[in-house]
Amino acid sequence: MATIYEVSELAGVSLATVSRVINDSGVVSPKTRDKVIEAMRELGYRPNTIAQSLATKRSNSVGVLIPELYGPFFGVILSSIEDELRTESKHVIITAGHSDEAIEKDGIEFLSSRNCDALILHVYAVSDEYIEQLRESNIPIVVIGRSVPGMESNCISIDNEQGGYAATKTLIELGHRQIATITGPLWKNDGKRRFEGYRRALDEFGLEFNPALQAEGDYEEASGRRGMRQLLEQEIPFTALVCANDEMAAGAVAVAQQRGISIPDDLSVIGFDNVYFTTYMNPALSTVHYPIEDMGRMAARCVLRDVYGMNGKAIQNRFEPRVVRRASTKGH
Amino acid sequence: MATIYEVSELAGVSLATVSRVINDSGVVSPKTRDKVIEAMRELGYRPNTIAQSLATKRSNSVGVLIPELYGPFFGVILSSIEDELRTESKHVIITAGHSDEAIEKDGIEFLSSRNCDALILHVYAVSDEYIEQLRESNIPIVVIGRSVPGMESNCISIDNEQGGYAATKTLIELGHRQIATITGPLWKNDGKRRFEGYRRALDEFGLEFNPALQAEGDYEEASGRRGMRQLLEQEIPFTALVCANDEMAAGAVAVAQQRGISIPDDLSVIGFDNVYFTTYMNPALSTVHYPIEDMGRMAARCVLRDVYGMNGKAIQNRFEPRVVRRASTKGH
DNA sequence: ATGTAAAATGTAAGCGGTTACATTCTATCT
DNA sequence: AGATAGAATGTAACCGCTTACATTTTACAT
Repeated sequence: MATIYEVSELAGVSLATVSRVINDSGVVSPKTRDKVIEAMRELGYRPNTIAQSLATKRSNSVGVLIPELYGPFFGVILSSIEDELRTESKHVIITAGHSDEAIEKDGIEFLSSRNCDALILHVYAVSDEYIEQLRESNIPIVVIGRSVPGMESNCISIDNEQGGYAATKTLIELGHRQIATITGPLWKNDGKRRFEGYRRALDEFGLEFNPALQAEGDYEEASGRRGMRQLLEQEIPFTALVCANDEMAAGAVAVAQQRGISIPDDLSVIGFDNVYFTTYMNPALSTVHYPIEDMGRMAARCVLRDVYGMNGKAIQNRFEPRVVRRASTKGH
Repeated sequence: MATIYEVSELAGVSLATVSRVINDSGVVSPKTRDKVIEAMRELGYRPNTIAQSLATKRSNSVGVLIPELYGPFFGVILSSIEDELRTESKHVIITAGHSDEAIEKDGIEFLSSRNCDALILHVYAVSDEYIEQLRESNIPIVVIGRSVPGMESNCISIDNEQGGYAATKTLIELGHRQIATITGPLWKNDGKRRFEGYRRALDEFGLEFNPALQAEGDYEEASGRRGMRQLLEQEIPFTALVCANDEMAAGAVAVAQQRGISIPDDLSVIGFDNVYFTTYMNPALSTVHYPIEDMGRMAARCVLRDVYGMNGKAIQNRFEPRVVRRASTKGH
């Protein structure tokens, strides 16, 4: 690969001049500019980004840490972040945190050591304090799916409690009175908040919360199946089920149908997230829309703004979930 | 951030010595090694990977270009590649090609300019010649999901024709005689091959191919819906349907069910890929297993072997699809 | 022609590491 | 004790670029 030095030789100018035309900085006479450009073309020259980074202390890379790289949810985050960043010639380095404190920390460490200009984090296990600390230390951070006190403007989050509430309320208004739930992991903030929303809706309508009608899952489909079996074993009748995400809803629905329970005739089910496969299900799953694509985009814009000084695009930090009614819920 | 220079000062040794202990290279007496390590600890020193890259001409990053970052299929590739590479401290830079020649080329350009040590490519639009050329030019390439003549050992591929054949044969053996198909884009290699397999199976069992029972899709769910409507409009009866991927199958099934066609009683459907949501469907979708996770892993191992000289892990270049029978197919 | 300010270009010192080669210790042998 | 090989350490050039500052050109006014 040709270097800037060879270009300068061929063009008969100095290194600095070549650098100037590369970066469009400083003033270069049109004549020399042309000579340089021609020389670059002739040599097939492309700047070495590593050397540029070393000299400028800018790597133009942003690290993205998400729980998993697969799945209907995280793929979309990734996709929107990359899309937004790529148009500004920033590249994204990815790694997975697996919702485990040690792995998440390790991932952050890994990305920082890669000289990322900024980090976009979707983390569960790591504490608010740790995140706060990170920010103070050195590297710009944007947190997604969580609101860290004191750094709200660098967080892109959604009101999970409201989502859980809305889902449950929808069912209640449909006439259901025995409403079971399969929650997310209660140690995860969003799992907890969605559950709290469920509780609030029950309270508000004077329905008593029955712990036997609650099962805790882990957001994976298998735990939805387990949860459903567990609920059924209680032999306490219920006519509706709110699940803390769509995957678990899919698992629950599968078990129910297997046992001859008709959805939505015998049981109304609502999920959460509105991932794409909800419309492939039979019946199509009612759910709570989580604007994950927009949120990823906003996270990217945050770093564009804070780190690369690019403004212009609007940023929304807080989102509201909204219920999407499909065929898996009906009146009772 | 502390530099190697500060460490050398504090430890009272030369730059070279510090570098030696960082890289475990050369001989360093245990005493000095300890001094250096202590100094690094004290300063919280971490090597600057950018500077290392510049000096060694190794960025320890591998670029991954896939059609899309979202979706059930590509997430899994990404996940397995990252997983495999991360354990060796290599990081992955991602970008999407959107199955468009210009965008794919641009993505390759983008990744190379990022000084990736190697590229893992899942590309459709770009020609074999272009890929071959790339390899000759400079940067190590591993191609996934496609076999480029002359560089088979750097390709991780699967026998799509065989997959299409097996899917169709399964249906035929179940007693079906009118078998429709919704193909992938026929300009894409895998779409074409799967379709060819379908044709071969028909031939082999003496069934005539009826063009009216073929619709071309684009691998997206919506095109499965469109395809199904189109097939139904022909008013030519068919009792089975082979789809070139699971998403289109999901779309086709949804349309069928909407029109009161029972799966599998009235119509047997088989997909392709065996992505995770096939088991969420009702009925669960029969499909052809595409070992995408293994293939991603193998691609990663290829670069580990070829670029970073790490052997030891077995590599398989060619994979065989196999039919997975679930509830969406039955005898006729 | 001469002086001067502004425009254009060049010089050289970093950025933070690696590494070939040179130099200095150490230990062993005679 | 002196010679010597091998181990340990140091020196300095280099990776390819940016940029503060110095120098040279150019254009224009006098």
